[in-house]
Amino acid sequence: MQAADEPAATAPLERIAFSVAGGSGAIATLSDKLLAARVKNLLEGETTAKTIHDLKSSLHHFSAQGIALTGVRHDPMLYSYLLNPTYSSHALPDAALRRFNLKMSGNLAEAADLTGRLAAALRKDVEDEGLTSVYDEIDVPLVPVLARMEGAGVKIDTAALSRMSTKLEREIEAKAQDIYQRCGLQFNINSPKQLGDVLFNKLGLPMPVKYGKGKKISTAVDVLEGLAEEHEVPRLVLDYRQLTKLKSTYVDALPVLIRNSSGRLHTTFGQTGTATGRLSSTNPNLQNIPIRTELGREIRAAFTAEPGHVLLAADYSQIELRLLAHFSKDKLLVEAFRRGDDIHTLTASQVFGVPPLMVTPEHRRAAKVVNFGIVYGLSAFGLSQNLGIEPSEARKFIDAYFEKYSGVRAFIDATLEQARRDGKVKTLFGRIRPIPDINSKNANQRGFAERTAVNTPLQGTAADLIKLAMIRIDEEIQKRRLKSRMTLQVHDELVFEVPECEVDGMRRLVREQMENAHVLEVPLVVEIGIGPNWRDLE
DNA sequence: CTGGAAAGCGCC
DNA sequence: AAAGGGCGCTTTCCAG
Repeated sequence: MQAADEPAATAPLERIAFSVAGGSGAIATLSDKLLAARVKNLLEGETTAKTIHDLKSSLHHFSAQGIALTGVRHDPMLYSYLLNPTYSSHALPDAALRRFNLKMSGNLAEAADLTGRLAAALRKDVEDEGLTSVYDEIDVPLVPVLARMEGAGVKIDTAALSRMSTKLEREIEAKAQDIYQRCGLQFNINSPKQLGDVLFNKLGLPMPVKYGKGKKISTAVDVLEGLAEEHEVPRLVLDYRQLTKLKSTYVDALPVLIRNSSGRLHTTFGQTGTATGRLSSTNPNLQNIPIRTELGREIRAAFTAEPGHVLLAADYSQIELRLLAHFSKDKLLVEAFRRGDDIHTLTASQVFGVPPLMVTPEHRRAAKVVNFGIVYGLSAFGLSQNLGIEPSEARKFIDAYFEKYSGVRAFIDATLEQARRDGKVKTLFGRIRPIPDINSKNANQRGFAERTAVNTPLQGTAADLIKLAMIRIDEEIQKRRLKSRMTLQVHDELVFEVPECEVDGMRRLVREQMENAHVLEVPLVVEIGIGPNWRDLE
């Protein structure tokens, strides 16, 4: 769309605001003042459709001018997303093409017109699909919450990252030289093609069978892990990969994205970007900040609070397994969560046939893989790969699991049956995801569809629950005029920046709202950490 | 020179 | 034959 070139005077102000809000990128071409005036006009006018989705990042500006986003009721992007969240884009031209089979010209007035007509048509569809309450009670109320979170941003310690960058630079160079030395030549370690050539042709390491023919040679983690026993280079490459990955993706990239006006990092949350109802995060993605390795935790420690403040992070404990318990009503699982048992230890005890007190750490680790695997639809082959055991042995574990957790088996079967019948699955709150391949004759496609059908209600309900908690917590923060700010959401975790004096109140408020889901068969448990940075939370 | 696909990998 | 659900970012590589 060419908003900047369009003579604004030719279209009514109200209609221009429509097109701006319709997801076109036109916002960037308008001055804030002009935009605010147009939105004000839009909101005060008698209109059939009002959209806000793409305006959320400017919300702080509007509220500063006393313009409330009340009366906003219709957003074509959110409607389109709810009707079928699997499309990659819900922008106006894409949604209009799908709903009306209409190719947009780029004319501003046309865009404005279509935004209104699309909203009306999609609204009807949403009502017919029973999605009204998800729209009214979850996705729309969440918009201003996300706007405030994006506006608040998060502080990062650039000096610490700068020091890390210098140090990593040296370590990467040393690691590269070591690899060159041992391989007897210099090459681009970052190039899988060149690396594969060196490992398998020059060094003569065994090519994993499944990658030998037809498919390309793989140098992925699991392959290099397997080769690490044969030769020292694969391990060095894995080290090198970790260092370069973390340096380029986080240590060097994040400081560049700090906003001048705030000195902070501001992500953009995508509300229409996932097939399950989860949020996404871009520019930067703050939902994949490292934590697993020591170096990763060092990076995470660079996420800090302002002086006089602390970070408060609240995590749902095992939310997807709890939802599995809820949906399946499996006796063993439900009772375990009600008692507050360690679920991985219970599964280890059940699957390996030993008393809970006799469960070893290895048992528990394997059981953890099994528990998560169930949620994701893991196969015997996948489990065997993961645990380094025979597929036949993995099959026994899986069979033993379903033997003990018979309710889970029944839930999976019922979910698949429903998916085959309706061609879609639902979350607890009625959010839908079409599963078109569920009856496919292609076993591969059907397999994917079946795993998706089982996972989506769990992942999607977890997403709904945390969205609801976010709405309620934000409401309380606003109502009580607290200084605390919600800053990040990482799927089952919320992060707040809290003044020292509000810590106790926020701890109670956040726990209360996140655990508030009395409709479930099992309690939701939230673990809260508080500290000076995102790493050192206690 | 740019856009996009593919590989790889960070998180939940 | 494939083999674990959901994302976004960086790099390489190649076509246009």
